[in-house]
Amino acid sequence: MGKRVTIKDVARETGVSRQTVSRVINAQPGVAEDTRARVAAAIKQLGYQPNPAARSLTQHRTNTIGLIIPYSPDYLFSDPHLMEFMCGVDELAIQRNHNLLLSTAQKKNPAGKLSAQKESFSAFERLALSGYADGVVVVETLASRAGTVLLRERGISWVTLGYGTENESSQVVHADDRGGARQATMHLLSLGHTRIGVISGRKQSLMAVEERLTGYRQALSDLNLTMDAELLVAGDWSPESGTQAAAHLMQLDVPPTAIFAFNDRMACGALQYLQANGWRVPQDISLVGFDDIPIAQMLHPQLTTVKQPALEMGRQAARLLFDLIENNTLLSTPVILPTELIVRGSTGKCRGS
Amino acid sequence: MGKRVTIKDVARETGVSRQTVSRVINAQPGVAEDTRARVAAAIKQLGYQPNPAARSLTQHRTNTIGLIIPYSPDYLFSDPHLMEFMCGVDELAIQRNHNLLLSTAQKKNPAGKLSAQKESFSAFERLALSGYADGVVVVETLASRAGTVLLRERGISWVTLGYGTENESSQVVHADDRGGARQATMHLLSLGHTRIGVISGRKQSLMAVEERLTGYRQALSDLNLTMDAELLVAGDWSPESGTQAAAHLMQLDVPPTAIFAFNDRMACGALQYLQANGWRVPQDISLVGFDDIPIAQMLHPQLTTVKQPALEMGRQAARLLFDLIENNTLLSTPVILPTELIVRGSTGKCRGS
DNA sequence: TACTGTTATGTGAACGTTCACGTAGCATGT
DNA sequence: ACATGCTACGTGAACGTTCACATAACAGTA
Repeated sequence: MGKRVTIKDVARETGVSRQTVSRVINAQPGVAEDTRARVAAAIKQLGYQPNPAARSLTQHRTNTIGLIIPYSPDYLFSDPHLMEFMCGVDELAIQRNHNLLLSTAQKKNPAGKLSAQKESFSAFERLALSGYADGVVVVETLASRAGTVLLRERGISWVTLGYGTENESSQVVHADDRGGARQATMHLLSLGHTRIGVISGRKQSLMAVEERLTGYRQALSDLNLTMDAELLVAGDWSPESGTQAAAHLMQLDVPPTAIFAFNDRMACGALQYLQANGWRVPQDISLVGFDDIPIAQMLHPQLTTVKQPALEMGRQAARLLFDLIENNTLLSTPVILPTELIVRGSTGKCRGS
Repeated sequence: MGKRVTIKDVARETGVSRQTVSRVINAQPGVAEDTRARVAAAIKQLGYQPNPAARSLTQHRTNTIGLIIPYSPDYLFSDPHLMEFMCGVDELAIQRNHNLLLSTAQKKNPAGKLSAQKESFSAFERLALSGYADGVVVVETLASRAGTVLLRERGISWVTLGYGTENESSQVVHADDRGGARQATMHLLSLGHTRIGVISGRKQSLMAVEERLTGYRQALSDLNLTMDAELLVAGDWSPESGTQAAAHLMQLDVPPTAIFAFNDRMACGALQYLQANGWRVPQDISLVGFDDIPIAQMLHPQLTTVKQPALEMGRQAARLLFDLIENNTLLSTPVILPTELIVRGSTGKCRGS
């Protein structure tokens, strides 16, 4: 392999100084047009490509942003939006001529003794300690708090995809979980359902759960209804937990006529239980999910659900990050993107009671 | 913000030279134990973190590997393994203390005039021209050939996740598509099916299609059967195309008693068509998919399918890449990972004819 | 004693850029 | 004539490491 082509080679070839070449590369003023053209030609001819490390060294920035996805492989499919987040963030990185550094959670070691907390944290640690990123987009998980503390210590700017912790002034982008849940509930109410079972996530897990519950309650209280505590069951986002929750709900003395699951995967599980036990959907019972993952359209019946604009969320988060890095603009209010109720075949008029 | 802590600060604090500190950082010999301890303490106390850019500059490597996923967002869900690939690659990157740089395809601009080829290519271009990666793992797509040419020009090592082009000596990792297809077909044959419809991908798209077809034919010829050309229909991997293909197959004069779709998404579409038109699965017709995406388990009946070890494929690809970068070991034979037939509820004994 | 080798440490240069200047050359205005 | 300003460059230093040496101290050997 020959030596790498440097700025000096281009300068020598063209008969100008390094600085002039540098000016051409960075499209700075103060270079005569013909000189600029000659330099550009030489760059092309020699196949010169600036060394990013050398640039970073003088400029004190790497033109790289990080994306922390603190999920381990086994948990990957729990959130079908991750790829969309990624693409949204990457799209903006492309626009701004930045690279995208990715950090996922370290896989649980076979012994299995690495806690979910530690696991998540490793994703932060690696990126923060590498010193490579000018800023970071963090996908929020149960355990991202410790991670953001580390980022603050290191003086690295970040934007959270999710709800941050309350006392973080940091910027956050999330979907309108409350509004989505409210819309879904209103849809069911308008079909005549009043006993609506809820399969939520465990409370302590994510702020989004709280928000969706609030939306649910709001819709009820609009009609002067209140929530029946026995209709609330917590799952762990997995299809299996949806199946269990549905079983529990349908075995109540007065079972619900509709079920609202807080993600599509649990809705899938619920659907399986219902169909396996002779309940017809939507004739006997209506079912609504949340997320609009691809599966939703392929179920039988197709699932009515609340869609989140994941791609756009990724874009917005990156946009905020760049504002923060480049203009030091700090936005104090969260960016909330609209959710959308997609009505499909799993919901219908209430006939019961 | 205070100045960044440099190696000089540590040296001054400890009363030794930069070089000694450097030796401690890199765990090189030739430092007295007590000195080493003192330096280590100072590093910790000052919170010193080596500047990666400066390191790269002298060492001529960045400790960063790239992952090129030349899919645009709208095509994302077509391959549910992408996240697993990512995690597998990242897992090894972590192990080897490398960063992972990600490059996805640029989104089609609204005008829509950016061809799929160009779109894919952009993912390569960005990473290759950035000069940041010591090597790259490429997820193969229709249009990755142009991309790998660019990589070669730039002298960047890469490993392909998929089948490479034939004249590439480059290293490849892929699943045993042929064996998987063969196993699936044998499974159907053993259930008594002899007219087995195939929903494949378009021929020119991926080598994997050819391989799966070969596996299918091999299984048939083991029983001295040959393939009936009218039973082969090409889809485009989408559920909709699966629906159409199933419609075509079932409207033949002698419809098949089993269908083998070359991915689960098309199998889903086929299932929808079958169920909507009164065919019972598996009583009237058996259905097999490929990939084992999460949906497969949630369908009704659950889908029999061929599973690919995506996570392991990602790991292997990264492993090969590191061998290439660090030891310059070039493996000339492809790494082929086993696929596994997962028998679920969508296949049963042939009753027909 | 002098030679040799080993261990622990230090020093200048180099990596490839950009930054902060400096310096011509020329036009303009008074 | 001179000062002033602008344009088009060039130069040394700096960024924070590591590399390739050099050096000093000390032990062992002949």
